[in-house]
Amino acid sequence: MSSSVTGAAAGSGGVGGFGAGGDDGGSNNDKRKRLAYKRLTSAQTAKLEKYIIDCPHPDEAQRRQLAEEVGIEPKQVKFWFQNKRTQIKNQHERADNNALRAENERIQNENLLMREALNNILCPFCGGPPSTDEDHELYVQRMALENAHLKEQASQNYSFNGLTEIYNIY
Amino acid sequence: MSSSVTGAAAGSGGVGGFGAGGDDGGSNNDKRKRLAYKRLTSAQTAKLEKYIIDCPHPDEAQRRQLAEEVGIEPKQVKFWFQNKRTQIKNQHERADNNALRAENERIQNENLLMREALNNILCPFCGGPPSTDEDHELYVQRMALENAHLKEQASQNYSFNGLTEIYNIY
DNA sequence: TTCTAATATAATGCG
DNA sequence: CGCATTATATTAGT
Repeated sequence: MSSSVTGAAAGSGGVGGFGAGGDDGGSNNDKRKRLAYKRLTSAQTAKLEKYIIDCPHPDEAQRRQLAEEVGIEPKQVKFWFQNKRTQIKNQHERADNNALRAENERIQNENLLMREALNNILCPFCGGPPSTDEDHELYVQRMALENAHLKEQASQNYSFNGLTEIYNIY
Repeated sequence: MSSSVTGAAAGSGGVGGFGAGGDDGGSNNDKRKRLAYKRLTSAQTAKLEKYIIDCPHPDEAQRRQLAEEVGIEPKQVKFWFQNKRTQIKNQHERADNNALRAENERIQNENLLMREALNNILCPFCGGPPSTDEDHELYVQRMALENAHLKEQASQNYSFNGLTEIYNIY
């Protein structure tokens, strides 16, 4: 659709066709197109993408050579690298986003489990909150001290240690 | 061969500002090729941005009217809305990403604290894992029983309860 | 200052 | 239309 008014953009007069017509790949290209806007062939894109891996920031000389090698104008090479860098950046951002979401879910699950675990810990003595509570801790410590003192008294008053018996009751 | 841009760098700054009346006709006489790419004035952008708030998806009729009102081609209006929508979308995505990062960090901290809390809960008696452990619970119960037995024995052997003293030591 | 990388925006074509 | 891509213009940084 769209009222393709192709004329408008062409004012520049052809932008000097890149005579790239006979590309090696020989892929596609059957529609009539004389516009300044031209899509790169898959072969050209492949070369550029292969190049950008080792050298994301080619200088002008490198760009010129690459332009000749690929068959496009140095200007286009410059544009291509600029746009490609932003594209890669966006892709990274998107990947990070996904990773973050996954990590978030994992951590949230862990969080829930730990919350539950903390809530399920109840003191066998006071039946109250766990030892993170100061009062409870005091309570337990008193109990321990009481126990120790009782043991001591018991051992002082009796010549034998009756605790063994107690331990083995169960 | 370098496509050095000898263009006037004067553009920086105000960009001319209003351009109220007839800017459209291309008062710009460029000796070079006339580019299809033309930047909108801030006033035009302002109108479009104001419009998109209430109506992000104008139909063709609305676009035509808006085009006349703003002083650009309907086609450009269409482009502008398309590009603007994706831009807004990307901005939202970025914001979400940041929010996610913050949330993630918050939860991580909370998890760390909970982990620490769980690890710090040690039985004052056996020094082992907390009451979620079956063996530990048994151990604590035995201790409680032992304590009770010792108390009983103590009260049997002495006419007074010496525990009060113990409790008040601290 | 000039240069260029990064960015924002305009415009094209495809599915 | 949404989306990716190509191209141009402007801003920022060394």
